[in-house]
This record gives sequence, structure tokens and C-alpha cells, in this order.
Amino acid sequence: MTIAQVSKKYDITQDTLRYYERIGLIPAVCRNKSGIRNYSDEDCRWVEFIKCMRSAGLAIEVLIEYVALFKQGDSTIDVRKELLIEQRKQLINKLEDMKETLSRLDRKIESYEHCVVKKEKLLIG
Amino acid sequence: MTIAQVSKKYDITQDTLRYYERIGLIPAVCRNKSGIRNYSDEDCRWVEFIKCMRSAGLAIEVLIEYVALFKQGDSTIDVRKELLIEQRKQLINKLEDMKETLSRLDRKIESYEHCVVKKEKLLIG
DNA sequence: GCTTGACTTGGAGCTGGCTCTAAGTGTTAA
DNA sequence: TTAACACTTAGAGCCAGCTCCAAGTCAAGC
Repeated sequence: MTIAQVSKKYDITQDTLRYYERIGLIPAVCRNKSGIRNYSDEDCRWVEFIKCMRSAGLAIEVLIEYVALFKQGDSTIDVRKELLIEQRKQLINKLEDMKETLSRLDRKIESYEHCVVKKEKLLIG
Repeated sequence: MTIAQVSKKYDITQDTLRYYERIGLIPAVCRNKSGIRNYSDEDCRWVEFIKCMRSAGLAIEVLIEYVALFKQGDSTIDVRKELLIEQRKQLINKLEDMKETLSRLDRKIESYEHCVVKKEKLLIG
């Protein structure tokens, strides 16, 4: 796949794809003889995985570390697993916080309902 | 309450508190004759509300709008409610995305479990 | 051969959201 | 009364994470 196709498929700009590769957020993509990127299926899976993790708020720094460990091979399997577990923990905490905020927002909206009712009562009665 | 107390209570730097006030993220706080901020209970509730919403990822821009509408009085009640409902919608979507990412992370960690088991089998057998 | 156009690079620029600084004012304690 | 300190302001600086740009390379079509 060309960079243009990957960009379209995953809705990530070409600039961002090149940027991610430059900083090591995805492993180096193979090129043809004239230096043009040709994304393999595995490259695509990386792009998709990183996009997903980024959108959930995992830091670029952490993901770069994960990719670097991956490149070092099987000896880093345990470390990678620990890294993922730590990220999961943080994600769960964030989810909890957001759920609380959501219910607070619900209550706030609820109180606006009462407001409107009062206003209507005033208008009617 | 002084800015120092509010800063401590809500774990927000004094700089950030002043910044929030400057850009209209919280309504103007009353000052004594020499210009020093004195946070009322209502000011504190604003600080806490804004902190909570910010931590869930609501944009500063949107919250500034909410505060501006609030300052305009009761005529903006309906608009404010709509604004909150829209933000709730977005928050729910974000939560859903994050939940999916979380279960993906779970599966990934799961697959690392298998990895370790294989490695152990190799070591043992 | 020449133009067009899709790609390449390194580096500069931008946005959001703080965070720090310099210069100044006011209160308090010795 | 003078030193120390907590506060004030406007504006510069910083960081993450892109996004844009200039200059260059290459392949395809006229």
C-alpha cells in the first residue's frame, strides 16, 4: 500500500504517518528502489494499533518505548507486557474519572430541566 | 479563601488559577482594596467544576463559552443546557472509544500471557 | 527531452494549555 | 524604616503533537 492509501484508510494525514515513523512510533516502513514507502500488512496493523492507542490518550513517549522494545525482539516480551499492564491500569483510572464526570454532567443537565420547568410554570401560571 | 488556599485545596497552581480567570474560564473573583483575590464559596465551586470538566477533556473554548453564557443571566439557560447536552454526547462517545481500546489492550496482554507460557514450556520441556 | 505530479527530506511553524519571568505593589515583623 | 514576603500584571517561554514548507528526486505521459 502507498502512503496515500494508508492515509485514506486510517484517516491519518501523510504528514502524521511520516512523523510517526520518524520518531519511532511505528517501525520503519519498507521502500522501493526510489525510496517510496510501501506499507505491508504488518505496517498497516501497526498504524491501526497506534492510532487506536493514541486516540485513547496513551502518550507518544510510552508507545515509542513499546515499539523500541518490540524491535529488540523476544527478550523484551516480559517488559512489554508490564508496560501494557501499566497502561491498562492508567486507562482504567481515566475511565473511572470520566464516568464520574459524566454523571456529574447528567446531574447538571437534570438541574437545568428543573429550571426550564420552573420557567414554563412561571410563563403559564 | 486566598489564592494559595484554593491552589492547595484543588491542586491547581496559582498560575493556572489566574490564567483561567484571565481567559474567562471562571468568572472574575472578588478582590480586597489592594487587589488581592478573595475566593467566595461560589468561586470555589466554579474552580472545582471547571477542574472536573477539564480533566474529562472538555475543551477550554467550550467551557469559556459556558461561563460567558452564565454571566449573561437566565436568558441563556436553554442555550447552556444544549451546550451541556452536546458535551455529554461527546463524552459518551469518547467513553465508548476508550472502552473498546481497553478491551483491545486486554486482548493484547492476554496474548502476551500465552507468549510467556510458551517460553516457560520451552524452558521446562 | 520536458512537464507534471506524487513522492522524499529536514526543519520551521502552529495550537492548546499551561508555566515562568520581570517589574511592581502592599502588608507584616523586626 | 526597612527587609521579607505574598501578591499583582502583561507578556514571553515551553511542551506535546502535529502540520506546513521549500527544495529535491523520480516515474509516466506528451
